[in-house]
Amino acid sequence: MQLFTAMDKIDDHILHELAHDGRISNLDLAERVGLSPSACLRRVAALERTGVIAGYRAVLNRTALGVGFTAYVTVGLNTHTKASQEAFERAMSRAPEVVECHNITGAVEYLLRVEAADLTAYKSFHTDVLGTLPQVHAITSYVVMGSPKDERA
Amino acid sequence: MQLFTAMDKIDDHILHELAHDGRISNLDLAERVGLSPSACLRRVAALERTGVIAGYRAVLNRTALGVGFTAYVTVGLNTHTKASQEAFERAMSRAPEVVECHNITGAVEYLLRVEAADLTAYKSFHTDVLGTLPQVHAITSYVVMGSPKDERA
DNA sequence: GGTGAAACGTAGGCCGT
DNA sequence: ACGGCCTACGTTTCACC
Repeated sequence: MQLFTAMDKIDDHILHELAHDGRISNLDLAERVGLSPSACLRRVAALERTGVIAGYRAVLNRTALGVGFTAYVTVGLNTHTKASQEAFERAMSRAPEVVECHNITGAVEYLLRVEAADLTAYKSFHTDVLGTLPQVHAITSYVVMGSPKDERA
Repeated sequence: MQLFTAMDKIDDHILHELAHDGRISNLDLAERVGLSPSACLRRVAALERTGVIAGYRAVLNRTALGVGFTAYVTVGLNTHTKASQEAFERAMSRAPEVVECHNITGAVEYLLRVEAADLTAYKSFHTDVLGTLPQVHAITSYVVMGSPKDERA
């Protein structure tokens, strides 16, 4: 990854279009940013090579896939050793319900985004996964009722 | 969107591959899931039409783009009227630093994900945007130090 | 950065199961 | 109703200007 990449207005435009529609054809993209297809493709290839574009993903509609329950969960550990952090993070990696795990500043160490089919499925995760980890000290759940903005969806 | 869609193993496989690489060609995808290209394309088209696949996006490397500071911010409003909620949500829609805005249960109403260039840029957002909104009552910031898991990145 | 042409992939009609 | 085959059409990709 390159921390310093010379970016101009056109690169910004390209990234904006690709972030919005990752499957736009190079022809359409070139037209939108006002470049010839080959010049546009060269820029996109450079952005991919330098890691500015990390990849492309299909955005799945979770509710259509049976995910009806989303919560943010703060987790505090009882010991702050590297070993206990690594053990906790490994457990989160393995848990399919955990979509995000962030190490944050503040009263507790971790913030999770958890997606489950419903409240019952969430309770299983809460009890059988989080509840059984010896490092876990405090758990607080914040149920998502709606997301008026979610650019990462 | 269709809440009940008959999904089999192959559809799951297709979604998994597209979630991983949204730009895989239909030819490669067909081979991976063990279908002919036309049959595969028909399934993908159906998944798009029913809304299971909501779209495609390029994943941008934020650090390469100058985003060096990420925080989760809880926001409490002083009035719980529909009008004040809508005003707040409109302000969040306009703010480019706000990447996510979730309406949550608990002591406060909103959880934001905020991405800024650095702490200075974040302070501007905190003071000039959040601080000037009349509806905002309580603000608490949790700085992200790392994300051991982030499947939505 | 633009042009052109060959290689490649897509998309849709058609048929078999 | 769903998968496979074939083909016209569009797109990508590359050497060259």
